[in-house]
Amino acid sequence: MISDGKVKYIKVVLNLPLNQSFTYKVPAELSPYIKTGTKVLVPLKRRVLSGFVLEETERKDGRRNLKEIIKVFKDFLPLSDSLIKLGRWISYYYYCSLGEALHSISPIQETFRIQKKKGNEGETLAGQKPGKLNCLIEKSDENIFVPQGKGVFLFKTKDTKKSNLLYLSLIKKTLQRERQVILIVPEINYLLPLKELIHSHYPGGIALLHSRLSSRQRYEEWYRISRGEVCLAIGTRLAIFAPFTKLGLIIVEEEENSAYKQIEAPRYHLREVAIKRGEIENFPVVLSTGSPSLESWYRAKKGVYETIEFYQGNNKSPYISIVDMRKEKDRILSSALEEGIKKNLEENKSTLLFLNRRGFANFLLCLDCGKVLYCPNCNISLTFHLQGKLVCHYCDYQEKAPRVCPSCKGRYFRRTGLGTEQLEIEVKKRFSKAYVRRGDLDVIKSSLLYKKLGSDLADKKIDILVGTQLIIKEEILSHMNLVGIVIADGLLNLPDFRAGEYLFHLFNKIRRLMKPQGRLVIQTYNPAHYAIETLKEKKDNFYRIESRIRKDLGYPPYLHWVRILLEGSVKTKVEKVAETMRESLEKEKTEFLGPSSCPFAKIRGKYRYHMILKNENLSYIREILDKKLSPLFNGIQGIRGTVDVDPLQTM
DNA sequence: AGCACGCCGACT
DNA sequence: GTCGGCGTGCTC
Repeated sequence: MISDGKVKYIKVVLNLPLNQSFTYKVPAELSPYIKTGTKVLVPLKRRVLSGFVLEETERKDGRRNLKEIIKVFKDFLPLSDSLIKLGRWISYYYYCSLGEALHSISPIQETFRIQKKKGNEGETLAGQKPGKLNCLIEKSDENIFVPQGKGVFLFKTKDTKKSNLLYLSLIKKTLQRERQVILIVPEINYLLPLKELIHSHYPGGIALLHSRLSSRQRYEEWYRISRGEVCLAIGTRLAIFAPFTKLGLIIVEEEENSAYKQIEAPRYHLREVAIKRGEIENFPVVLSTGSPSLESWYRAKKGVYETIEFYQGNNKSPYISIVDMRKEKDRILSSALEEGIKKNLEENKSTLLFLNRRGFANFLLCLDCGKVLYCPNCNISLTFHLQGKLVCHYCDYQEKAPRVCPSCKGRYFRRTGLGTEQLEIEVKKRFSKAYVRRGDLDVIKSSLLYKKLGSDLADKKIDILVGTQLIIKEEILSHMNLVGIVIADGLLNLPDFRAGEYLFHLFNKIRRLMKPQGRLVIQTYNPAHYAIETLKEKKDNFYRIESRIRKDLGYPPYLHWVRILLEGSVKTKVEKVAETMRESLEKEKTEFLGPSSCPFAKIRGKYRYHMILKNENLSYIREILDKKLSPLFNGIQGIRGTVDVDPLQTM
């Protein structure tokens, strides 16, 4: 190891919410490994933290003894300039520190010894040569539009098989140009089938990246990618940061899925990061969707995205019936849905009943004093489960259901609000000969049980499946001839302006995934709601109505929203901080909502207040945050303040 | 973020 | 007298 004799100093950013770097001394023997973007281990106070090297620097003035770095992660090529640039953008746009942004780009915490695979190493390398590509997807392959250059392309299809073929063909053509590809999916369950499909056409190595990898597995996948041993990565959100150096394409599957928004810092939206990475590294980004997010529809309309539609061929899709429950006299199942189930049973076909609420009843109401039993930590009604348990669906607090009312000693409770447990019982009563099964978080606690559900459906061992969002999956829905939405209103009446859009996406997804000759029955007390009515209409009617509402009310995408959430265990303290923020904001020229108690006012013992700043121009909001608001909630004891740019959830 | 330092109240 | 509450400030 050659050292130039001069002592080296470096600036390092750490995974802390601090907008500053720290300067360290580099021991001579580590000096050759230090570059911009290198990951290092450093001491800070009494802690040891990992950080990224920003630059070499002169010895910091006025400081006597700088500490030395402890270790260099030598296996990894330093973060590329493009990824650092992406990190800087994330830190700027999503209002987090550069250290936090870079740490989510390269989430390696430990080092492992990489085992060299014996013998088949050459095979792996040969597998990715363009000449060895196995091209089984020729048929309509040639006339598929392949984006070149850069830009964002919104690919609309209604058919998963078709979109899979599309991905294969895009991947193939990009690899032929000796460029690498990242394919992003919203959930882990999408990964394996997709990997198998791609693998059957493409013998080369595929890296799989998702949050359930062990740190060792993640390390190895990152290593293979950074060394150029694979040319294709598929994975969830975090795969967007795969350290490829010759990226040629990113495909985002189901771009409207809200799982793409990260809940913790940095609170980025995958779609935006993908687009930014494409812009920085100069390649096209494909957003794939069956029903685009309003944001994407809006950008496509404005010409920011290029739209490509694949609706040709088999366009059959399930028939939709909307049932007005006001005319059904308090019944759980309308006569239309009941008839449908009967007919389905006679024909030995499967039915799914969707209800977005676990447990037996939403809440217990004391008939004497009218009080409802609440969670002591979350101020949310406790859900009644069979076996006499009361459960909080936010913090999992549990207690035995009391015999008498804690406030008035009354002995009679009403179980109000239908849950899946109760629905299951009602359905069993009504159709006593049918095989009824329930699928929700309480029943399906492992992927094994989930697989069993799928195989039982395939073996026709289930006639009626009752379930929550958990079972809205292709493997389940593809067996269904009839899907009944038991109460659509539960989705619609959320305190969230996107509720209508979520419902629209969810029902469209169900329609896309179930049997095309089947039927979707939607039970609702609000049949004239535009998000429900427009499901039956062709064209973009939903989007036209929704975008007009958003424009009139100053919602995204017309105005940017930035949400500030304040949490603390002393209610008056949180209120006080919120109030000083309001006073400070009233002097500024920007619209804002609140501060107000959040829809979920208390979660896990913390009181929650929030406010929303609105402006066309994010940099104006950033300026107010930096100069006025941050000092009011940052570093205040007993208060946690978080900033969410372009929030999806405001509860 | 975490952690130490420091300054006031109530306790063996 | 000191144990411990949390307000303040710093970490290379």
